Amino acid sequence: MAVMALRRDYTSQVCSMARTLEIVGERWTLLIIRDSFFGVRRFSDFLVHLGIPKAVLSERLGSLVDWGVLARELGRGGHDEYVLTEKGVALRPVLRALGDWGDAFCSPDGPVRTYRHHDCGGRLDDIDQCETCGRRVAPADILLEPGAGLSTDATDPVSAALRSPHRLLTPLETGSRARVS
Amino acid sequence: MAVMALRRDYTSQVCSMARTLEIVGERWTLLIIRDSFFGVRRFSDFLVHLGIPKAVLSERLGSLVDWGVLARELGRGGHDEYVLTEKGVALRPVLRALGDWGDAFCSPDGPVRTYRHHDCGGRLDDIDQCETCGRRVAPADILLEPGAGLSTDATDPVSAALRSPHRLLTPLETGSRARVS
DNA sequence: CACGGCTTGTTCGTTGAATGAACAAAGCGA
DNA sequence: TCGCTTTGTTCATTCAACGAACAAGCCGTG
Repeated sequence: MAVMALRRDYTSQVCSMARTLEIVGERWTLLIIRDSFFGVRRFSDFLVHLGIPKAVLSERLGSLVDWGVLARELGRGGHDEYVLTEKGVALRPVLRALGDWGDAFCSPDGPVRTYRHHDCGGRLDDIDQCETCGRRVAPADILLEPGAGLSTDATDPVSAALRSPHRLLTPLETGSRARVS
Repeated sequence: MAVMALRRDYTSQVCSMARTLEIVGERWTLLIIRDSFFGVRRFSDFLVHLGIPKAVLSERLGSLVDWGVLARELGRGGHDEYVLTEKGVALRPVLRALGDWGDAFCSPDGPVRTYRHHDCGGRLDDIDQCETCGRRVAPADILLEPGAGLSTDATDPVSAALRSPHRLLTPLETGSRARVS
């Protein structure tokens, strides 16, 4: 899907940062990946949480699958789900760095979210190392908690679900799929 | 300058990552900041190294100055220079993570660039911690070295200067400004 | 001072992507 | 079978990126 238009890319740049931005640097793409870490997997959940045009979401998801960042799998209820691959999970340091910078310079009410080690409850530093047990924690073992800077005026099911502590990468229950098989 | 158009932003997203992408997430912006770390400071050097339209470069530089990521200073020879602020230097983890991911997944010939501690020569790990002396190294003390994956077919003065080891944040000598006052 | 070149932009027409609404196909339960 | 939900596609409009042409300021030189 989505043959990338010529000259809309960074091919003149011989640089690993430019190559990465080629894949994840387009508008909305990193927010899609952020939501994937939060446990969003379904087309309609991305749609309502991001407020993105359907055509753009469809194109971005297709590109990310093509690049091997997301995988399209058959989920419960017969619906397709978009899930981060190992290659996608490896983007965690990028998102963590972006979030930390925003917390430091664009978040007057304090951090929007904080991270803890799911197993021992310890707080995680800027490289996801647990301050209690000292281990470097994999994304699946990170507990995401709402922080002081998180406002409460978003009404969509994804935002509502994220107001409770939630483990990264585990599927969100958004109500549209509350029934379990 | 450059009043940001309504609805072209991520204001619906209450998230520090989205706020960061609001500032640095537009096309070309992170590559401009990357070049700033490499020591590029002048309009014409950004222009030739990035191959970006002048109007876009002008708009991006103005935005970054407005956001406090870059500062516009009077450099040698009476020319203006765009220099990273402390807020801008704090973006180093973002760029480092993007580069590392590209090296890991998009660079079959090996890393494009490597980093060393300028003082002791030790190699730096993924958080710029020196493997020799153990300290976490500030960007100004990082020595950038061309890696195996760096091709040699770019002919502009900035690319040529970057084929030699170079300390981050120190101004590049591009030949156009070789004469010192 | 006049001149010409270099640097640093701005302006403008064209191209291409994002947007939002309307339309469409496929699965599933009643 | 019918209707609803999900997952898209299509289309006209709006906006940004592109590349070339134009322009202002500074500099050294004659």
